[in-house]
Amino acid sequence: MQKTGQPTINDVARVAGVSKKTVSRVINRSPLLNEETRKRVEEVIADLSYIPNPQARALALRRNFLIGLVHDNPNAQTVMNVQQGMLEALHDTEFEMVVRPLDRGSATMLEDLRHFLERQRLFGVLLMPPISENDSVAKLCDDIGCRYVRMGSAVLDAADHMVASNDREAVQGAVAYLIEQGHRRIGLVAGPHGFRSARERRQGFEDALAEAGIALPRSMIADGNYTFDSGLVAAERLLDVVPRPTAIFSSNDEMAAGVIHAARQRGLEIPRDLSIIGFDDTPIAAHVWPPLTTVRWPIASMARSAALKLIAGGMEQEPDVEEPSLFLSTLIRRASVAAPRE
Amino acid sequence: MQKTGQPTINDVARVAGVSKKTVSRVINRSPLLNEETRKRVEEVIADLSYIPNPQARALALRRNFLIGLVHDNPNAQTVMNVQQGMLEALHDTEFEMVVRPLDRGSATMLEDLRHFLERQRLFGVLLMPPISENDSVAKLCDDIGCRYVRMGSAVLDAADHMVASNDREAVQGAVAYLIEQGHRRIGLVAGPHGFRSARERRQGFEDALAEAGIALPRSMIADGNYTFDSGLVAAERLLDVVPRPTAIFSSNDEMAAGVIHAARQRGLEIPRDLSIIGFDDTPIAAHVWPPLTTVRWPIASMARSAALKLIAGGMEQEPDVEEPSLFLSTLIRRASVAAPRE
DNA sequence: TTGTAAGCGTTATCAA
DNA sequence: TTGATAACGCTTACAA
Repeated sequence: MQKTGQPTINDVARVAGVSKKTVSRVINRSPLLNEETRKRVEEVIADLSYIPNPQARALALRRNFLIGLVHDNPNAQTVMNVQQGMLEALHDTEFEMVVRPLDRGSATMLEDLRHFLERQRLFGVLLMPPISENDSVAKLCDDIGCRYVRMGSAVLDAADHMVASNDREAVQGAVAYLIEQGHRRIGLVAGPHGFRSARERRQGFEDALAEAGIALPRSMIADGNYTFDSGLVAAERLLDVVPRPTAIFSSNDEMAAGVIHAARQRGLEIPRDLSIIGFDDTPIAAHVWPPLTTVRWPIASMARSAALKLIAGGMEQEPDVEEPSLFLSTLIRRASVAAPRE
Repeated sequence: MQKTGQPTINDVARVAGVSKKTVSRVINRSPLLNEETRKRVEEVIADLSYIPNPQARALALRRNFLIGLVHDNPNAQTVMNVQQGMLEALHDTEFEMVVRPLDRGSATMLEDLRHFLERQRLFGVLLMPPISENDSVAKLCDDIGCRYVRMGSAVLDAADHMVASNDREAVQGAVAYLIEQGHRRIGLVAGPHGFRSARERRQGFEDALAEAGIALPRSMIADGNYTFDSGLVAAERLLDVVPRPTAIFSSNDEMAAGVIHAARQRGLEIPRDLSIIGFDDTPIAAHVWPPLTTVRWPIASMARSAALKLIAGGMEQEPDVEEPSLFLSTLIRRASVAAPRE
């Protein structure tokens, strides 16, 4: 036993009366091993409560047991949900999660990422949107030899590199629900250009109107950038239109909260005078007044699945069950939608 | 140059015509080094754009260049702010941040933490409240030889182990503001037992009333647990009291949002019929209606400072400036407070 | 199926 | 002020 108190592979080997290499084989579940030997070694491992030193393994394997989370500072709640999902998957494994924010606007973004991956020799990374939508980022990971899984609102990559939600269909369903309620003048607060999610959601919105044979005048679309303030401004523009919309779909909850404020400032009562649907089901949705009808996508499950794909891909033995790549969103019906009055 | 493409300390030594150890000394800024030699080696390092391999360093030093963030899943926004602050401090250093949630209710919490710290041989950890309030956690870090800094709402440890906010005084100021506005019947939605922050805030509340010579009947205090729902329930109890309070201080924003809902359900208009103050200044505060007057504590700055303490403590050279240990909160005045009508 | 020897890229020891 | 040599704890050839 070393002076540090932690037993090493040598201690295990000595006590079990085998070589280091044999212990190493046990640790790594090598298939060519006498069942009896394995058992004996495993007992010793348990006895000494030996745990392989990750730093030494990292050095020898030229690969760290760290999973990176690369994100560009979207919504805090979303990031936390992703972290929670990843950590669920990593729990009771040898992996840890290291977090790396990245500025997708920066000219050195790719270089920063390369440095990070190369230095830390990450086992794999989970790429969050909107960075995950950037194909050169994925290519970089590939080139460096770092596993990656992309999270997104549409399928952008092979199944083992992707977990996707069905934003487009989910929004189509949500807007169809407004139409069912009798709404015909429905406004859209769109997300920022360059976000795939914004495109998918807008597409779903247009699909729903088209399917119902409802025309979509340009005045019923206002741009936002996923922030509360942008939602407020966008709503003011939509509510200026005559006749004004009886319902608004906002491409995320935070902007929807802005829409609620704008409506209230004009004395409109929700949902009597205006129905609103958001997207994300962040805590805000349940805490604004009235509680917001919104689309919930299973962020934590997606992240969990992504992390499992990452670590499964690296193990010697194949996983029992394939992790899914497509995740379905659901409409959460709260009090912000009603039939139009007129 | 190795086949991996990354230059090693050997490459540097060879090109510079010195031994590995000398290069190592340059890297670690050893004071006993010929100025000329250092310069030459540094040039070669720059030339080859050599970066020391963190895994090898970790093995040799028996210490990883990882800073842990240990938290028990409080508010998502708070965790994100802490992460942001830490990452600011860690940016452009050799350190990375690894996140570790812990269940403070679990019987194996201390064991879990010990395994984590020992296995990963973390350089240091930042302990978030309420886990940071647990002295045995701090002691464990000490025993293991892992640096730590605790984040809290009161000073619980030596300056190099602590970043604290002044919750008590901040709340006292906030409630004094209500009193200035003319309020005399002020309710408190308290935080959960076992949270130091809850105690501090409650104490500040009581201090303010005492200073103004206002009696505090037991009926004006309702317990909550920092969640929206608990705030709603607590508010219902407070609003049942006759005569009902004209103002409520809620120990955090999320519960304050619950208070707003409860008030609205009774047809009370805010702030005309009821003034409300929260604590934290999370995004919720600005997005509810009416926007919430609340206390903002500088979370990110505190976390940044904590991380700097952590990494400064480990370096050979002392830091230029001592990081502060006490951080002041400020009252953010929004629309949820007005003078009482009566 | 198991063991031996040689790395992985750094730092520590101790002598020069 | 510098350098040779031995750790650090594990894995990967290659042999047996």
